[in-house]
Amino acid sequence: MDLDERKLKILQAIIRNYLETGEPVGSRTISKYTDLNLSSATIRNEMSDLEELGYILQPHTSAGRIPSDKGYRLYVDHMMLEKEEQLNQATQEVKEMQRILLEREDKMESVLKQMAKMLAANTNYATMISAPQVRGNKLKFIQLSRVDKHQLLTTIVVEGNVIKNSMITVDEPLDDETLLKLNILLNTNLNGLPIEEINLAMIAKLKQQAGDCADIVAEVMDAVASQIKNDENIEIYTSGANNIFKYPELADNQRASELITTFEEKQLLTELVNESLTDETGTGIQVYIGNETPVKTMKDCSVVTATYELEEGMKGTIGIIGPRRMDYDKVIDTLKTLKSQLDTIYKKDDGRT
Amino acid sequence: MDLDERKLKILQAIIRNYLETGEPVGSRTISKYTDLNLSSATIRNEMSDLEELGYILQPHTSAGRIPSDKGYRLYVDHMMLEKEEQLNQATQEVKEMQRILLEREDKMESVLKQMAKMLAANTNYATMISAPQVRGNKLKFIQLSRVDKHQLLTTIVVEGNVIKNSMITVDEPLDDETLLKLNILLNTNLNGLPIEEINLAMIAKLKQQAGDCADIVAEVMDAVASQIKNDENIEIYTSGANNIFKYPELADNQRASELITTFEEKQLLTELVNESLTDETGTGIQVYIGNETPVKTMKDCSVVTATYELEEGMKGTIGIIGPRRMDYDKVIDTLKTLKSQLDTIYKKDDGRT
DNA sequence: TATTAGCACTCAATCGTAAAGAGTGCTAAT
DNA sequence: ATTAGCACTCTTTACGATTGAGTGCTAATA
Repeated sequence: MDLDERKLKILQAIIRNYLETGEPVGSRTISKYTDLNLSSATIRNEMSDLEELGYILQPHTSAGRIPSDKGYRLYVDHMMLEKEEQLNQATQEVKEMQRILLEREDKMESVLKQMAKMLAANTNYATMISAPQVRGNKLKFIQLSRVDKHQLLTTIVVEGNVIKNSMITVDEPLDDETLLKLNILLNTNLNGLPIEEINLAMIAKLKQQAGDCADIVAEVMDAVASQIKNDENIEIYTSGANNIFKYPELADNQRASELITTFEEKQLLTELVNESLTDETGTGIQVYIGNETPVKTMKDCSVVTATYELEEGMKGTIGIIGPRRMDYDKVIDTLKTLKSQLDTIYKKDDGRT
Repeated sequence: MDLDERKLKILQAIIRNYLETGEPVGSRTISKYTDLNLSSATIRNEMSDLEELGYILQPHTSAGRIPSDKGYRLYVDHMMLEKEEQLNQATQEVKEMQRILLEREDKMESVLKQMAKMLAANTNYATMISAPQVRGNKLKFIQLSRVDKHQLLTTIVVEGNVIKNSMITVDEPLDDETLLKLNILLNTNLNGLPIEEINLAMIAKLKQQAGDCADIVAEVMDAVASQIKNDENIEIYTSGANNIFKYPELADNQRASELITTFEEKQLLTELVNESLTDETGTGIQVYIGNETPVKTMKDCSVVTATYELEEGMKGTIGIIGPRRMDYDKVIDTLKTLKSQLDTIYKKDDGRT
């Protein structure tokens, strides 16, 4: 048995209808809904076939059909190309988002938060955005400054202009000359070095050269190290978690509680980010339907992720999480447009953080 | 009609029982529960009185009684003193928290996040913590550094060692001498100054003295300004929002969705922080029952807040949000202990951020 | 006079049954 | 190959009966 033209059309009709209503769809509905001019009985036969093939399923004996994960997958992979014309609407919405983004403050963090928020408002799904992650992190600038007698400030800048500070308390005040010497020592030895290459041997060498100030060097290196570590738990911003209450199939206490926890403990979302960053399929957009998701608590959801890339190889992930019957067309369009807009926004001004 | 000893005891018994079960409590239950040796009929008469006085109410005609807001208020204000002996348990739990806190990283942010998380885990309520806010913000240190040809880094430290950076892009490379002059100019004029006192006149004067570099001074001042602005939207960390699902009276979709949104848009929680910071009642602990709360979405909840204070007048707020039938004793004890522990932890090491 | 036993009454929750409605699968006719 | 028709299944809704917890009132009691 094969998927002929007509079966495809019927499957498509079933999915479209189910995406809208969230109710199982029956043969009679399809018979009227499509332009195939077939009676419900015929549709029934076809539906029976489609079920046997695994594209749809019945929640119970005398109910209509709903799409299976396999059915959604087919839809997402092959059946969405046809409705190019709607893309305009999504573009429109993203244009609006861009307008607001341009009134942004200069801080990456608030831009990303804003973006997550707007995506959530526009799509009515939950959203997440991971801050761009630099892979091959090189030290660009390092400096010690005296803030007052007993406090030194370390400022570390790595490629991509990510800045990190930390305070060091010293018992003995440092004179200007020593401070200058230390700064020169640190910069000449460390500038341009990938953080990964700073190993124990190098630290030992530095300490030796620093002489009396070995402790201080140690503290500075600690600060650098914590920069690496900090990089491991990626910053993730989420928004619109409350949207899950709009979809009854997700809103029961058990599920809702789990999902809310997942959004709160952003930790768990890193799975999504990693998955999405590694597996590049060309478009940079990936769709996880139901059980395909890497996050177990989302097995009743669908997740669409997009990878965005700023200059200097900084990559991040945008994700949209909703029910299985998500409006894939709109979501994917929106993400595609957003992705390209992000490029243009950030290509213009020079790599500020 | 007055509140005699016996009525108080009965009211207390009703509240205690309701806190545990969450179900309306009947006369027969109380008759057995207390050591008053009274029949249910007598209790009924007393309960009828208590209802008339407004301390308890009936959800419907033939149900037991539940405490009213007035009843809870009486309980919290006057009836909790008696059970000092349980304090041990709370102290124990906080000791455990302290142990984990001491393994902290050196960053305020992660400490606070951790703390919120642990509070939530221990109490089974939702929690929030606001980062300490400095009121009379004085500039302590300001510096421009060259990161590369076209990029300057501004580092600003204000009292309380809050550090802020921002990148400035310049078209014309600056030579070392100019940079040094600028740094001296900025520091001699601005150090020790409360941020509020930096006005337009002062900025104009600085620009004039800077001559060619007026634009750069302008950008630096922008960075300082954004430090102030940033202070307006306080950082708030939350945890345990999912706990609301443990209390059926909060877990219906409507309410849950609103509460979750409130926790996500931490913005709304600033109300709580402000209220709590201003109104000092000596202990620094405040209890909002039901409609007393400053946040409308929490009108079906009770909120307990505590103000903590680090050195240098930095104040923050810890809040616990749960159902009306919250275990006030435990929550208040926990907050009190935590408050004092926080003091000792941070009094020891010198004002690191 | 305060307390208690007893009883009638109220109301929410639960259960079972019936009826309605949506949808299917199958068969026979077209 | 398609369709009309019908029996059947299963969920949803409605409804009434029953149960049980709890109250308020009254009359008896200490």
